[in-house]
Amino acid sequence: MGMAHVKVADELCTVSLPAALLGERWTLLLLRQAFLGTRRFEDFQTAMDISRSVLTERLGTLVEEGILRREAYKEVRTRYEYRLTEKGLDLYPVLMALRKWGDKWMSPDEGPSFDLHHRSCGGDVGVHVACEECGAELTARDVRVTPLRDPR
Amino acid sequence: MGMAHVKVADELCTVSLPAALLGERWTLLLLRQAFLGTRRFEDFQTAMDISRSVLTERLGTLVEEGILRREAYKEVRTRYEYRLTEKGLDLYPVLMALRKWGDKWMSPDEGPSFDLHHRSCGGDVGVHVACEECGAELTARDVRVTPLRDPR
DNA sequence: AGCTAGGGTTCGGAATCCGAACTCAAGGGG
DNA sequence: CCCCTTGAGTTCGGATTCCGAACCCTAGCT
Repeated sequence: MGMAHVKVADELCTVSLPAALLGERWTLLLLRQAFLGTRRFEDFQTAMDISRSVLTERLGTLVEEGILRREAYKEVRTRYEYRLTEKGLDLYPVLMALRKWGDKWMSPDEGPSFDLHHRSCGGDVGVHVACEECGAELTARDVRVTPLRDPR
Repeated sequence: MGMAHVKVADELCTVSLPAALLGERWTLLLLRQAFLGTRRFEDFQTAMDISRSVLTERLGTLVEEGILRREAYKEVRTRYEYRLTEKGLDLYPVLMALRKWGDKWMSPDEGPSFDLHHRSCGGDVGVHVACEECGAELTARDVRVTPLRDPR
């Protein structure tokens, strides 16, 4: 149990730790599904067509990591829900960035299967990497990387 | 060969396709390494401590997917480089979003191992999900999801 | 009493992953 | 000329992980 290939990330970098977690089969899909509103074991299982044992395991690590929270609803006949915690909701930019990229580079011919719009004004949803200081949009080339420690 | 668990993604959604690709062991790590400037087989191998056979395979699918391009440099004694294509460079927001999240939620005690700054003005790098229309910063709750087709 | 629903667990076989050793081609040094 | 090293992979047997299908348990329903 626990995050599967932590070893992968023992070079303490703030990309590699999440990457070890999210770069596990099913995890990203599971999160997407959670953001779409899925909450119950059975619903995840049928929506993603994942094997039940692996689903149990993935939900488990996500709960351990504090990204999902498992809570009972319906006290009378206990049933459980897996809901995104604040930590989990904070992954929204990751999923949106992924979607933007998918729209541009891997879009099936029929186009995306969902439209996303700002609830209050109807505008498109954008994801931007920008300088907090001057506001310029940044690409990898515009960014200087300064190692702070030996990165492994 | 080919993208490993495409089956996972056959519900044509622009998150699930990239998620199937990037949610494969090592792939995110490999991309992070590529953005840090690693280009050669040996360097990836020692930097990530990945098994050579799996590295061969991952580099292969990434090339197939057009995210990396394999090209010879040094014609005299042929050696190869794997470099990010435009499609690959476009994944920058995904990695940055991941890093932001890692900084906030999984940062090791010593803090991140790199600093990133806007090359020209020194400002911090930000990642934002915002409405293209009104500019408001958006969370999952502010976004309406409209299914366009049956999503599976 | 028997049936169904929700949420898992168990299990054997299939697919992946891992580390270590091996390959092959081309310089370089002596 | 012969041996050593480098870069970039392959190959292979054993260890992990994944998968599908079947099974389990509890409560309510009829």
